[in-house]
Amino acid sequence: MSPRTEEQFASMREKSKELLMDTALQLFSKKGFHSTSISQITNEAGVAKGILYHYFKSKEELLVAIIQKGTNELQSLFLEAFKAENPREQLEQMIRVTVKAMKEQKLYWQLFSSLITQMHDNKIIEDILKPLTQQSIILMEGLFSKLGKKNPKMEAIAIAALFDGIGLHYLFVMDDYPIDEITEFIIEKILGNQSDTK
Amino acid sequence: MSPRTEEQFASMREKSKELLMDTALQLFSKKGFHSTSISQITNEAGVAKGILYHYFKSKEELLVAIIQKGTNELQSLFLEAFKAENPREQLEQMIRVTVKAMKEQKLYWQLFSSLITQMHDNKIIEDILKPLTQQSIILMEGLFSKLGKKNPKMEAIAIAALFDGIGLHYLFVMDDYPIDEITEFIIEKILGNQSDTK
Amino acid sequence: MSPRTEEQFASMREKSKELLMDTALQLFSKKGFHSTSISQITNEAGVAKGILYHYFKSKEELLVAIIQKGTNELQSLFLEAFKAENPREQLEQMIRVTVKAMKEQKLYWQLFSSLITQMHDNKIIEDILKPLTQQSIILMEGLFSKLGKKNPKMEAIAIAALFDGIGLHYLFVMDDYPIDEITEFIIEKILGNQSDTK
Amino acid sequence: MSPRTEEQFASMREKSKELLMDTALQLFSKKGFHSTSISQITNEAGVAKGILYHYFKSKEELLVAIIQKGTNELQSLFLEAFKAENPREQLEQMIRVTVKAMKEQKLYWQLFSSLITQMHDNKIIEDILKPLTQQSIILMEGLFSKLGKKNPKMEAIAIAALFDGIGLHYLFVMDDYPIDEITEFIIEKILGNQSDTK
DNA sequence: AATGAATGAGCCTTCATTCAT
DNA sequence: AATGAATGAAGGCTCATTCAT
Repeated sequence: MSPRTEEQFASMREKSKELLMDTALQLFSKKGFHSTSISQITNEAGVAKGILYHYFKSKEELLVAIIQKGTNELQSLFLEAFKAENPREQLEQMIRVTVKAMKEQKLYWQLFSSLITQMHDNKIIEDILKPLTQQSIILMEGLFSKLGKKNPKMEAIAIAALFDGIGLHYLFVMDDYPIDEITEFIIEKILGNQSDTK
Repeated sequence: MSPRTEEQFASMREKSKELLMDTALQLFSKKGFHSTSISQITNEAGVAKGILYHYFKSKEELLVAIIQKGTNELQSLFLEAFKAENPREQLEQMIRVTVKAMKEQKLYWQLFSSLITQMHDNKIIEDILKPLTQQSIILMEGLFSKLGKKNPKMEAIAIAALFDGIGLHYLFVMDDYPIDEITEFIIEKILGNQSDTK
Repeated sequence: MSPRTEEQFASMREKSKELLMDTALQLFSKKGFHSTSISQITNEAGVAKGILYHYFKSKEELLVAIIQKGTNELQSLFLEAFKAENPREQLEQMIRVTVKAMKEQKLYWQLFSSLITQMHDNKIIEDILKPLTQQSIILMEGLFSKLGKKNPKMEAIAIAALFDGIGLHYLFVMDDYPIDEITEFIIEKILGNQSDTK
Repeated sequence: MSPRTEEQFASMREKSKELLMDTALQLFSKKGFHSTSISQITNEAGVAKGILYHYFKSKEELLVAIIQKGTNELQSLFLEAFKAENPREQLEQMIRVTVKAMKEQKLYWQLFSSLITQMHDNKIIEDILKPLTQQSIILMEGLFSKLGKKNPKMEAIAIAALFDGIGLHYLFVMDDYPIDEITEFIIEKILGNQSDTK
């Protein structure tokens, strides 16, 4: 019963905050941002309603915090891709990591997809979410360029679209989406046969 | 003095209904279904709030009516694709028509995308919107099969994902998306070179 | 196709008016005044909504018209009671006619009961409906007086309450109310045995 | 500074809930359920509109809560009647308690009367309110039987009707209803003279 | 930090009434 | 007289946010 140390407080604080963010992520991605109420989040998390406002200024700031956490987690996943030794493998890794992210971070991916299609013109989406795609296109363009592709930009744009489309179908449209099969199919098609480079 | 005829009433009804559906489509696709209020729709349309409920039982039925109109319009566009003479051209037409639809029916496409990512478990989405993708995959699978592709199903699933991804990027992510360039690039890639057929 | 005569118009007019009043009576007594909408009435009657306002200034005036028609019909029923030759038979007739009215004019009786318990302080109820009870008490008091009862006023008040209570139970509370049996029981009790007069 | 205790919250809740129920009872019984709006209730109670929905899921649930409170209060009143020693006195007490209830719980009695005449087919009315009358008839039938009446069931039905009628006239029809006088008159009539027992 | 009662703006919807034809 | 589209006030209800303790 000794007074708690600063760190303990900080850790409790961090724990409640995380709990709320996790709960909100689940609800937001399952039911949508607008259809999830603060009460639902705090009920589900087992805390009082008011406490949410100790950690987040508003429902929207909670969303922003979740988005930021999500992008961080996704980006750290993507760092793995660049441990690969050559452009071909880096590209393969980017694809594999993307698919891994869809499978392991379903909730974030679902949330982000719904936000992008619903909250155009929203500053946060504009500043955080949309650049993610742009960045990966630029990265891939560089890799395709190194691989000697004729039109690396189009290659990159196409692959980006392809995997965002796969994510859409996997997460929202088809129940038994053959995500692994399609991934291998595409990797083989793009990277398996080097003969179409010039 | 004499009462209006049946047809006069019918045309008034049709006009008002269209006006409301068009206005709602714009707002739904721009701001999202949940963030659009009935008042906004009727204000924008320049009519009294109550009139909406003469034409639609509820906000959700209004949405359904819009979805149905949208799918009809899209499907009649797709019929064009099958005037083509051979599988190769049919496939090309399917792609071109898809892109044409994205460009000419932006609002419907945006709305449908946002609904799919937001309203999982909703019956209408489940019954009307999701099957659209399934159908086009089956159609394309048949065509790829006729073209002698080794794995027509994967080809179809990939193309479907690719173009839904393109739609996503074109409509929501990038402001100057090179939609025509990417379309030609892909058509050339898939159909220009027949050498990979068996 | 000769132009309709004035009378024909008047009769059509009267017919539509009656139709609306009958339909409204049914709905008001079944679902209550507040829970019945103008649309329901005109739909049920098979006429256009606007037409109701040709005949009645407002929903409330429609109600008043129905009330007046109802009280007229009930009062003409009660005139029968006074064809009886002596006070004893007149009283018996009053009771029998009351019960007959409950059975044959269920709808009016139901409507009136609900209005009395719901629209206190409403002028129409105050002026038309409440006096009905008062009048019959005065009438019965006179008859009991002629019969030589010690306290004719209390006798009258009691009988009035008794039969309004019977109406309540018959129309609203019990499904197989033994209305005829209880009526005979009471008539026998009050009038069968003259020995308790003094 | 420290958060309120469980009990403090409970007492706040109880107080607010009672306030709302009391206010609603007054308005419902004066103006009727349908003619009373939530705003009126909360205005009258001096609280914000939204708070009502912390305590009651809907306007109808508020009504149910009031009905249940009312029936409880009425039934506890009726328990008094059975402290009497013999059937004759128990009957007298039942009558006196009924009249006492009408006078002291005017609002509940008015509300119940209006609900019975207005909300046929409503489950709550059907399950809670209608049985009240049935029960008291059965009770009285037993007592009349013990008193040796020839037709105890009819006696009971008649007394039940009589006092519901008296309630109707007292509460809704006549301004200076001689409720005490009529009560004594009836008690004397039914119970004062034992000579008609067998 | 924690609680949950309280607020009030705003939502979807209904409906009596009006009106042009 | 007849039609039904249009109006707009008001109703029930939800919910992000605040606040006293």
